Amino acid sequence: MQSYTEENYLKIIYHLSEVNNPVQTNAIADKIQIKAASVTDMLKKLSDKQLVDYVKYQGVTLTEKGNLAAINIIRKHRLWEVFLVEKLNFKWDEVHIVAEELEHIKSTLLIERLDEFLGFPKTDPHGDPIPDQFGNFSDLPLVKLSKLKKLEKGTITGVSEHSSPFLKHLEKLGLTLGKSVEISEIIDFDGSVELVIDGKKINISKEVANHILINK
Amino acid sequence: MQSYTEENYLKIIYHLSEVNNPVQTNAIADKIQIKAASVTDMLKKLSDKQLVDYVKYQGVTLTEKGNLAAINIIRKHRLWEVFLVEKLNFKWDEVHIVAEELEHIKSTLLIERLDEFLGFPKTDPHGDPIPDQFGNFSDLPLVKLSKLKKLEKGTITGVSEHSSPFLKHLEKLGLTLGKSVEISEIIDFDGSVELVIDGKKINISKEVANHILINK
DNA sequence: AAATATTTTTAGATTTGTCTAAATTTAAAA
DNA sequence: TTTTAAATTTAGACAAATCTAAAAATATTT
Repeated sequence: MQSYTEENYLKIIYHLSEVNNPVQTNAIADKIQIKAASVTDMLKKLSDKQLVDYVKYQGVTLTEKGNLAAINIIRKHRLWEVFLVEKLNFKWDEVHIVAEELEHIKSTLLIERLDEFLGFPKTDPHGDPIPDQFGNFSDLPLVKLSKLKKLEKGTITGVSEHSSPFLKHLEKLGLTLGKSVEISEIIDFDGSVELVIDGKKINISKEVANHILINK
Repeated sequence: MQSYTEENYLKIIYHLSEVNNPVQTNAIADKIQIKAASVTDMLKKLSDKQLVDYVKYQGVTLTEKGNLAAINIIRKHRLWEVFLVEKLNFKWDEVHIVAEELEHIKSTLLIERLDEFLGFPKTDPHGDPIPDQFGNFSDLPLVKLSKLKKLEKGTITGVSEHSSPFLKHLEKLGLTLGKSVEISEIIDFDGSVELVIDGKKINISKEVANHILINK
């Protein structure tokens, strides 16, 4: 069993390794606002517990065991987010901090019952996929457009923001359900995305890209 | 703000002081399976934070501030218990351990929304009263079943022992919350009680009668 | 009231997760 | 390729919450 802190490290490593693998010490330190020296200490500990493969000066990767542990925490986090939004009427921007705490509650029975109570949701309020109890993500994971990398393609299958100004904006740009898109450029400066749709190049802000769900 | 551990101490002191006031160091040590020396250390700390009044060798009492903090944790614990039983179909003897963790989740918004979601319940699944957000308990006159006299009637509205063996025993006997009972006989020899429930006569030990709370 | 037992506290150590400052390794620039 | 910069690790320290062993205070018994 892992401590609260260890669980947090595993989760962070999981997320960071989606962008960069292996994950660097400083990346972790930045993410959780901690000194790099402290991260090194913890990486050694996680390595001893066979939760990560750690090579000095090179970085870390999750082991199979560590990966499963991380996915389990993410599962809990996302289920709690659904609960907060669907049942307790939290707004999508209010749920994260609370779910950050709830994800560490240990009971397996609790989380399976919660899953059932919520009707086995496949995605959280932000469109991120919820893995099942064995750590499998459903075959058609919805990914935020903002999570795609350069030259990746996909189909618009949903939105995670339903306000009328937002939807009107999408319509004007031609970004409607079922349309195929390809990322042509990601602008570092402001995180905005240039994409090809219907043979034309358009540019959308990071904010907008954040609320468009893609089926890769 | 208090740490997870401090919150636990406050809660324990609150419960113990209902039986004995001030609360002795060893009583706390026994309750949370810790050495007395460690309790002493924590009492000093809580005293520094003005959460308890602590007199060396004499014991502790909660200050107004400490009392409020303790009641708040108890409120959270009991609301979560209601959630687990009513929404997630937990049995009343399964909820305690999980609620013990959930009670430390910090969001005020969360707990007020949960309260609302549950319909502002007045008691938890064991019949214990749930204080409101200002720390006020609604007053129900609860009497121990063992204090009733022959031919007196009442409704089971709570228990003062929450261990799973005890609760399972009650369930087996049909002694669940809301049931009406009438004392048909009190046996002098061992203090056991014969009572009528659902039209049948059953006999329970003094011990058991001591932990059943009745609303006359 | 003295002797004994119990309870509580003190003193010093340990573990977890963090820190700072200095040393080392790797990467980038001149 | 040497020098400089950036990233990472080591070494030693600290706070929180616990421990053990011994000392001190309080309670009980004879």
